[in-house]
Amino acid sequence: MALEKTFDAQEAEARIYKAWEEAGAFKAGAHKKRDETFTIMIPPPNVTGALHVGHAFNNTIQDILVRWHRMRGFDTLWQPGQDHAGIATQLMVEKELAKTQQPSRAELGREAFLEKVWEWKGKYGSTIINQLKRLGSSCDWSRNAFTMSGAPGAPAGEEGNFHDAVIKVFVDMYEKGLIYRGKRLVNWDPHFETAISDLEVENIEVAGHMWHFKYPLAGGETYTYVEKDEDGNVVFSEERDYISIATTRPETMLGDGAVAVHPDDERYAPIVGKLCEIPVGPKEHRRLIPIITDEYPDMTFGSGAVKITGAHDFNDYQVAKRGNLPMYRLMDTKGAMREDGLSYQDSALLAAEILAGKPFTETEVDSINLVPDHLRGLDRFEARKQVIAEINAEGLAVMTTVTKKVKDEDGKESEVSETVPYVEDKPIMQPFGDRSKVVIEPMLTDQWYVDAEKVVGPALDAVRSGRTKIMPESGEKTYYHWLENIEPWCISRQLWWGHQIPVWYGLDLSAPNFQDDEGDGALDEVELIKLLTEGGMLHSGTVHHCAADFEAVHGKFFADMADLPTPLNHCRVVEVANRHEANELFASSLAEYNVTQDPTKLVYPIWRDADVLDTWFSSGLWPIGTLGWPNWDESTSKYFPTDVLVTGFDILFFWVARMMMMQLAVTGEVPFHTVYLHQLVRDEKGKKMSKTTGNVIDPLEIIDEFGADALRFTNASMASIGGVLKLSVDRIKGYRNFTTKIWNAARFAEMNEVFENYDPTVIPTPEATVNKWIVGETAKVLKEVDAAFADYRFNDAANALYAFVWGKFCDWYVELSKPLFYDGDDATKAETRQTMGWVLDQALTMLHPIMPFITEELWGTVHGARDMLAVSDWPTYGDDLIDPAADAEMNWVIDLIESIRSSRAEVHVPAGLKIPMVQVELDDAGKTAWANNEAMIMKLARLDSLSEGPMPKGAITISVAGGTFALPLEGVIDIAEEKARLEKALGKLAKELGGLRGRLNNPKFVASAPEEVVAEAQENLAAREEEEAKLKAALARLAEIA
RNA sequence: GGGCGUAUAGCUCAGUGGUAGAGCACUUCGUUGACAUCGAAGGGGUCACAAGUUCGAACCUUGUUACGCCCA
Repeated sequence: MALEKTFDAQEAEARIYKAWEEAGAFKAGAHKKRDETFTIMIPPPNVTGALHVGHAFNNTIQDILVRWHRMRGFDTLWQPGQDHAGIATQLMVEKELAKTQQPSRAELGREAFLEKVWEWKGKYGSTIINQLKRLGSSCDWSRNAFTMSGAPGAPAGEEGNFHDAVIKVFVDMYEKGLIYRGKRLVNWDPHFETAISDLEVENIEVAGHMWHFKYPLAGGETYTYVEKDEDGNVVFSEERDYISIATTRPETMLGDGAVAVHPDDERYAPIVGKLCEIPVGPKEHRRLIPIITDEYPDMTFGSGAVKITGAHDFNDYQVAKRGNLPMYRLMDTKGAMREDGLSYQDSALLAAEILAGKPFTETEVDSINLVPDHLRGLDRFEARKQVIAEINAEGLAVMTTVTKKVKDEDGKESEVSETVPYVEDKPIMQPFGDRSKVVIEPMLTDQWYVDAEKVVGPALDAVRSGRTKIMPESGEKTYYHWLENIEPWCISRQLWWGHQIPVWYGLDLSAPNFQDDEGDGALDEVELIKLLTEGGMLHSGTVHHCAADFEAVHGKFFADMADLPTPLNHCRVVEVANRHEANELFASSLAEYNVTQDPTKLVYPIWRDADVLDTWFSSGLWPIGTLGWPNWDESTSKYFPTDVLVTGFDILFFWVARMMMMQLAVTGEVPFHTVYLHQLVRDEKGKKMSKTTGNVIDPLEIIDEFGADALRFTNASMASIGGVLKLSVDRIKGYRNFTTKIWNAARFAEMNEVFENYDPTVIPTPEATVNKWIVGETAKVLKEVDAAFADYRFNDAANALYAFVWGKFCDWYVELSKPLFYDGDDATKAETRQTMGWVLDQALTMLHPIMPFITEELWGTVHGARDMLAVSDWPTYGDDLIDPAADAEMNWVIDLIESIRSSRAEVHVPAGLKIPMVQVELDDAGKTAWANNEAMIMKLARLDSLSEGPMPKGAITISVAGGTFALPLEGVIDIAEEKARLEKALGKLAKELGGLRGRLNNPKFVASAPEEVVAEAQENLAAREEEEAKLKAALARLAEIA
């Protein structure tokens, strides 16, 4: 069957991919020839994801490694799967519900909503899988994993046990004391009403304002505010009864716990330790706060004094912790000003007591709501406006004088000065939720944390000791930097779609209210009633236990109750939805007991933590979770530890470091020995791709237009270690042309009957120099490609193959083979066919990891009856195939052809014109080389004859190693032009000679440089001198005639 | 402000101390029996700047400048 003129990627790719799958080519262990395993875990794309250029790059790299190892006979597994992506998926499903007029998430309730999510996943969840297939990814899809598989409510087909692994790890870590619950400042998304990770926060510079307000000193005190210049001279002095504070968020002033100044700031030294007043809120309950010192304030920024709102700012939080300042929460989960808790009056009084030194607990502080009654319930931005207006109205804004031009009735301009509140317009960095797009609020909430400091050690050691290598090396520095300064990891999320935290709460029966007054081991009626009334049980704290499920946790609560007075120690533990239900059920149970005195009716209700785990907690277990841990057997566990992780630089902390910590904590093993980090894929100018900029390249469109192979080859050629990834359509187009080039080389071979008697199992041992040479070149490129792949230098492998296939095979070998095919004897034709067939096969094989489709297609077409290329052997031959004599000879031939062509072009000999050549002098090697390759040289240099003789007058000199030729072109060429050409060549030579002589004449060079380098320079000098002599002679001859 | 990088041909980038490279773009020529998604030939660089180490520096060191990314 004759090949078409070009490769139809669109038609072929789907067909070929299907054939691979049907052949089981991607199954774990396919083409296994040895016991060593090679495993790559795909960085799980979000189940909501669609393929973008980043995925395309990332998966190309993985596929190259996987295909290369598979062909080399490793027991290879590329483990695919997806991440359940809590917030993104929940959002997607909520949108879908709204779009299709279905009940909302809140209306559906948790269980029904989760059913909808699973339904959605069933419908759309495999989008990205199909897109990865279009790229040619050779994952073992039969093992596709999902981070929510096996979760309660998972439908048929989702029975994996990832959920069990996640829960088991949580319980284990909890029991080891590595997980705890605490109240800390988190990034709070007021739209989704959940904590989110740093990764999900985008800091964007927006136009903001800085307001300057006066915080009056308590009791009308005054001080002298003095500013000095660098030399200590007073430049400004003023008596003040206030301290000036600048803020971009005036609404948070309500929750201030102090004003902080730098300990070295002399301007405020007189008032440190005194109290000042927050200039907002009802006059009669103005709150006083202390002026403290802390290293945090920047003396040169603003007034140098900073208000400290521990509950709503990350820097302030640290200051508040250091200074043991109370942190007053001002907002609710929606980002509106709080309406719950105590009245403003009670809150202000309590805050005053705390200021006076009364000890406080977290719970007490959280009940304090310092939002004035008239601001309660307002959105935070609305509240900001109000606060500003009130301060301005009271005259407590710092004022400034501005001059502006006004026009009177006649249009006459005049300048007017007025005094206005001082508000700076300035860009500020504001945190936004990457999905919700709302301003993220630092919020003080109860969350679950991994005590990262306790698990970070092994993860650091593993990289320091080299057990895991991070590439590029700068990644290791970043890794150390982050892990050495690690913060507790907040792992709870206020979402529904995710792994629900395996912790149950119960009422704290050991609290004082539950005391048995008589100490008789039984509660009497009076004591029971006390429990039921306001201030009793309803306000008690809770206790909690962690276990995999209710069955496992219920015994722990039961054990807690053993020491309680009768009848409480007889309670049956039951599960309810939340604390509210627990209160009601426990109360009614006690009331019933009071009537019946039947302790068997008593129940102790417990409720499960409603929150789910951070998606990164589950994806942190990806390497073992996908393999079925903890219930794995040898058929899967043999693939762990995995080999290489290929992922983006941006998730080094969020994912890579966490996998290191978690796998080490759980299994004691590193999850992978190599981490290959790559940059974000950008557009050709280096800009981030974004919909708003309109510079997004859709990989699927690229595949449609240019084929997956072209995109993949582009990805490989960009993949220098740590390199910037700038994707340009022009470049992709160039590599599409490369595929066409390969295709046509195969077509040429086919037309010359290369494959008719071709035996792919035989490495050719030809006679013709050109055939020997190309066999050697093939061996050289294999060596280069293997070395490049082994070092993750995918660009080097791609470039080596490109240079070999286009620059050597197509540009030279195909051309040089033509005289052999057209004019050679039968034996020559036969050996050339076998050689060309073999070299082409080698090229297809070596290109396969990068360009699987076209290579597989040609592999099957040119020689049908064999295994698919994806599961064929990677070659292993070496330098033994290189024939140095053939190498030298071909290089001489190529040099000669190039110099004839070059000379012809420079003196404008018509390209089609065949001309004679004179051999002026030639050594034996040159004579042999000529004899062996005469037909090729004549054809490619467009010569019609060669004669021996002296240098003709007015001829062009062709100088090669060991000889001189001449093109007698008197009358054809312009003597002046030829002179110019020679002068230019001499000029270039002179420069090189100068450098070489300079070095060789320097005794220190000869003394200290390595011998090879000196020898090389000497040989080089000799060759250049010979060439110079020839050129000079040629010039002299020209001078004779002109 | 802290951390990590980058600066080489018009563009995009390779280049780990020994004669500055590739692809694209550009110029000239070419319907030579695979390919115009092609072929041949060519032009184009003070390797950001400065100092140092070295027989020798694009490469190592220090500083300067500019830019990028991450974190605050």
